[in-house]
Amino acid sequence: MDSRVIAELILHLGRIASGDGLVAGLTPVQWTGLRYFARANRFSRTPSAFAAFHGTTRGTASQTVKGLVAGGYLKQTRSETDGRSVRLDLTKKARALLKDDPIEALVQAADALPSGVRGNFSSVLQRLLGSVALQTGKPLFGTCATCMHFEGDGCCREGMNAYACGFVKEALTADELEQLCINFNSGKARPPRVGTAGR
Amino acid sequence: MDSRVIAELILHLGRIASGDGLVAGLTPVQWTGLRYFARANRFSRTPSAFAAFHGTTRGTASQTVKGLVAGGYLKQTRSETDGRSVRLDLTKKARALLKDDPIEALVQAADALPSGVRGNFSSVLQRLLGSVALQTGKPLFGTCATCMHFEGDGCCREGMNAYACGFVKEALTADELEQLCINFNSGKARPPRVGTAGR
DNA sequence: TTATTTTAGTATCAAATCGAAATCATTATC
DNA sequence: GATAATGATTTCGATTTGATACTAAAATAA
Repeated sequence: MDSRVIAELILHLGRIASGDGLVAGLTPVQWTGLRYFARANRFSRTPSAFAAFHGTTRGTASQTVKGLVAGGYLKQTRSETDGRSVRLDLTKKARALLKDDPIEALVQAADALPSGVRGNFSSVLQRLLGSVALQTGKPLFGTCATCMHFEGDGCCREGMNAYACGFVKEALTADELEQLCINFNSGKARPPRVGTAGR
Repeated sequence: MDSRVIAELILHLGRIASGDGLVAGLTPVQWTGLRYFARANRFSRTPSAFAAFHGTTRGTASQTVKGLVAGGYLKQTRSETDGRSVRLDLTKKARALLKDDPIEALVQAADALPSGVRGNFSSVLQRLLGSVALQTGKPLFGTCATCMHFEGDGCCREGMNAYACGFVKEALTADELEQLCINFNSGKARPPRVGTAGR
């Protein structure tokens, strides 16, 4: 019975923290998009990947992206290897705006936690997300740290970078290890991954 | 920087777990309403209280309630002490439907946690919610357990029940101690409470 | 090769949602 | 008693959403 309270608390906290209506002229969905494109790696900054992440349709995701591009928050670049694919990058304007993110109240609340508690809490959240994604068949985004495709012992071999992804078969920079990826594989059984464009 | 990840995780988890679009014919907002009226005490089962809880306007909340009443999930009863106020109670149909709540995946994920971890996690969630509510000036709902208005030493005095609320000045049943209340007061400074109808 | 299927992205349209504002009845306050 | 505040509801317009259809490009099959 306590589990139900936890589930409702998470939903409620998310709703309260995301702020109602427009903030700085952006809707809650647009804010979610901005945060996503700020944290996603170059393989994952596409309309389709955002749709998968956000649990919506490509059509809806396309509308959200359109609004952000029109507002000058995202810049579109066509992929050179795939004529269909489009990569989206945050503009300076967007990075500046993210300083006034409406979820700042929640960020500060989390920051006020003792660091040990914070780490623990974060782990549990990740675990819950993994369980829910597995159970509902939705794609799970994650970082290299716990990904099965990650190849890197930290030492440079001849002609190779220290880190690489075995799925897209490309070298990775240190920054990218921390970014969200649509090709994330935790090793647990999941429905086959779709949407690999952009690599 | 980890705090931001936590904040985004909470939002994302809430979004993924709440299921997309209609589930059993109800929209996500209607599900939220159903859960609210299932957990709120008799002083808090009004359209206004739901609006305060959900962080929306009374007009919008009224629409949500209207839909749930039309669907046979809520029953309206006019207050006897306040001619303006309306109390809403779940029907049997609604209680049966709650068994198929779309957030069930998240509930089960939380249930799979070790009980110690679960308790800890729940406490941190409550704390975060308290911080965010305080910081954004939004009302915080809570239960008697940590409420300043709660009066009860567990032993019956003459002519009185074991438990009572010092704010609405009424006796409370054991069940009600676990229910959400709009008059909750944690003791921390907050903007003055509005909306006391229904008592 | 050619044909078929799949995928990425977008546009369109109808339904639904939401918030702002106005309205009405009831209660509280001066 | 007059005025203000509250609870609930309705209406209206702007926005969002998902379903559908469509184009173009890539992958796959024959």
